[in-house]
Amino acid sequence: MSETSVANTLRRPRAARQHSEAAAESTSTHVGELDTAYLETLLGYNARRAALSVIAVFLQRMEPYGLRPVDFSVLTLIAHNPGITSRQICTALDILPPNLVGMIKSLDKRGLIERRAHPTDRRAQGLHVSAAGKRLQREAETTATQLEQDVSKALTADELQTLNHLLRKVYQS
Amino acid sequence: MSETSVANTLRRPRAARQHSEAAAESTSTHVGELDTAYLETLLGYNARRAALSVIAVFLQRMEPYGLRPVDFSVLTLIAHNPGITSRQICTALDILPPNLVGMIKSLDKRGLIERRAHPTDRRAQGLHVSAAGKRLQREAETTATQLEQDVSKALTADELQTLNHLLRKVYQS
DNA sequence: TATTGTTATACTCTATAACTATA
DNA sequence: TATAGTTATAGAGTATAACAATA
Repeated sequence: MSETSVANTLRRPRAARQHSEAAAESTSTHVGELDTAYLETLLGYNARRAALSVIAVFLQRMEPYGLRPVDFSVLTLIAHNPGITSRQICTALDILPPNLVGMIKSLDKRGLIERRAHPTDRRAQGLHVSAAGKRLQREAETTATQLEQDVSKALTADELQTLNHLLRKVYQS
Repeated sequence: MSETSVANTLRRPRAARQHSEAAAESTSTHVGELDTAYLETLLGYNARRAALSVIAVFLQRMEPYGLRPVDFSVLTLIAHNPGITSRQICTALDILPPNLVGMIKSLDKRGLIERRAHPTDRRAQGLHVSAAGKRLQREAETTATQLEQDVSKALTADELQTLNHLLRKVYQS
């Protein structure tokens, strides 16, 4: 399948929103609103649901650039860290080396990055964005920044900042 | 592969934590700390990283119960909503019907749930937890609640509550 | 005609083992 | 002996198409 047909996976039936307290156990069948209150107290559940809902929008908006979430992260990391190695990307993004190979190969084939000889380690390669890669990454970054506003429209600017701060504390602990 | 070997997927190299501002572009190779500052401003990135880090712990702790995250959500939803249908679960958890079939079948085969005739719709089935299912779900729920404390140990109780609240606002919008 | 549950299937994502070249 | 990049491959996770039974 071609790289452009990336975002055909959108499907966003909203979650049940009620925290119903009423027990409907008198009959053998639950007929009213669902009780999802307990699941909604769980950080793993909420973080996963939020991530998936943001990523769904991301997939749509990034489809013109042919970048999926991890592709975007990799390209952005290379743009912001010229000469970075594959191994450094793997550590920073928690990707396994075999799974990065294809992405790097694809970005290279598209002419977005270059692999140069590493100056001090002949096993490694220094990764750099090409001129075209820099242009694409800048456009994609602008799109991502705009998207940030859209997916958090239920939040104030302060709330969004707080949310990002708390999320980082969770995964950086 | 058996259902008990679920949590063999743990690998947690911590993310780079520095928000370095210094541009190291003078040489062709980046040697110092990586600059991940921009990615760490993005809600999708942070939510995904946080979700994955919580889920990694979840997989470990739930391995004794043979429950992966979605299995746990499904079993919990049935326990809290006796008589719920597959279709209702799909809507509540944003799962596609074909992907739920195997989970329901597995929970049924393990004797954790029962499928009864739906009282008003002969196409549907009312799902109920068995006595064993109720016991397992209660233990798993206790484990999940305990886990909540552990994965959020970098946060105060207030911060955790705020975080969950803001995450729900994101995916319930 | 639409919906529930289901089968078959394909694609993507994520993991391990093992290799080579270099350190 | 250990590490960087790679290949091959296996297993989850997630998607679509299409069907029978029922609404």
